[in-house]
Amino acid sequence: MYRIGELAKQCDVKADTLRFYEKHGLLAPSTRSESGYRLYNQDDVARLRFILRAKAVGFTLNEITELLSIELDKANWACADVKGMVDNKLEQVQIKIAELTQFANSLQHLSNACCGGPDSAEHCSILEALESEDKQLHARNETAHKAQHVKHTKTVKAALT
Amino acid sequence: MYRIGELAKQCDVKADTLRFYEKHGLLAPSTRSESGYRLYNQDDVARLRFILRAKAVGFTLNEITELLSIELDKANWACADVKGMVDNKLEQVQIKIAELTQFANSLQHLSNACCGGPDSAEHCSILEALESEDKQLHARNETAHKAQHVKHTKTVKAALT
DNA sequence: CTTGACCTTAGATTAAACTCTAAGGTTTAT
DNA sequence: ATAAACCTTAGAGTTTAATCTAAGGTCAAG
Ligand SMILES: [Zn+2]
Ligand SMILES: [Zn+2]
Ligand SMILES: [Zn+2]
Ligand SMILES: [Zn+2]
Repeated sequence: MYRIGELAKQCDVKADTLRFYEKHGLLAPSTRSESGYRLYNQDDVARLRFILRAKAVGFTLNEITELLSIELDKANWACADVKGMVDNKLEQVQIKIAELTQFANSLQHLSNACCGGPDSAEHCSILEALESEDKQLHARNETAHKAQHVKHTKTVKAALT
Repeated sequence: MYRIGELAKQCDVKADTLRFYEKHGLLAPSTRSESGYRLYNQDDVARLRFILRAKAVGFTLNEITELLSIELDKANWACADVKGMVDNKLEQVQIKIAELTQFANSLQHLSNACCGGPDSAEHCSILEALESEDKQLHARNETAHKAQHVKHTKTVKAALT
């Protein structure tokens, strides 16, 4: 039997988190001490590890609640149900990945087009791209950008002479 | 000059969102009508489009606030500053992608190991994997899983005769 | 027998980006 | 002139997964 702090340490979670899981119906200690302390047994530990493993593969707590309800009543569920949940989640995750990959591409384009130098950002191609809709950010534009920078630098130099 | 609803429609945002952006210092209409209506001019539209484009490439509103402060004072910032922000964001996005890819892999393993059939989930390899730490979910296990299913199915059949 | 580490509860706060509500004022069209 | 559609404000609610706070009870060590 573990008290909340012991279990927390053992599973590398905060005691707060365990109380939170209890409040949200994910994990309740099987008993309480006379003084009201939560006491977790091995089954509880197993259940917590189940939760943490499910979390580690990307399920939300709500989804884990569903998984747990299947876990506790396996006989009345089919493999199809369980696999369905996993496949749904997989699809969501893949959509999110596609979205982020799109972001990464756009950012890479922006980054590539910018000289990254110490010159004034007045002609920065990143800002220009964000300012106007139809600015492309490819090799050709980078050249233009650099030319503008040269122009700009000259102006600055001229101003300094 | 556009009123809030017009601008909202034009840029496919909700009026609420524009008020929200105003409250959070991202975009304020340049003027107000006598009756207090927000009136946005072309610069405001441009600024909103800037915000939306930055959002589209994955910046958070806080980051966009930073970008805007550079935009409005370009001369005092260098390309290096702007590119730095983009590269930071890119790195964050790539980390997130790596994380999600890890999730996707784990989920794919789980999914592959499960027969997905209509049989009872009592021997479902997904649940088994979540129950115990060191269960691997590869071809070999799938075989074992299927054998168990057969056993289970037989039991069910026996029970039905 | 008191200090410090732990435990209890309910409820507030965090981050992000809106979204909605209440309660009322204005404009446009019929 | 009245209804529909729009505008105003301040502030509360949404989602996720905790984290933190206040105010107090319990226990082991010295
Ligand atoms: Zn540059
Ligand atoms: Zn630049
Ligand atoms: Zn199966
Ligand atoms: Zn299965």
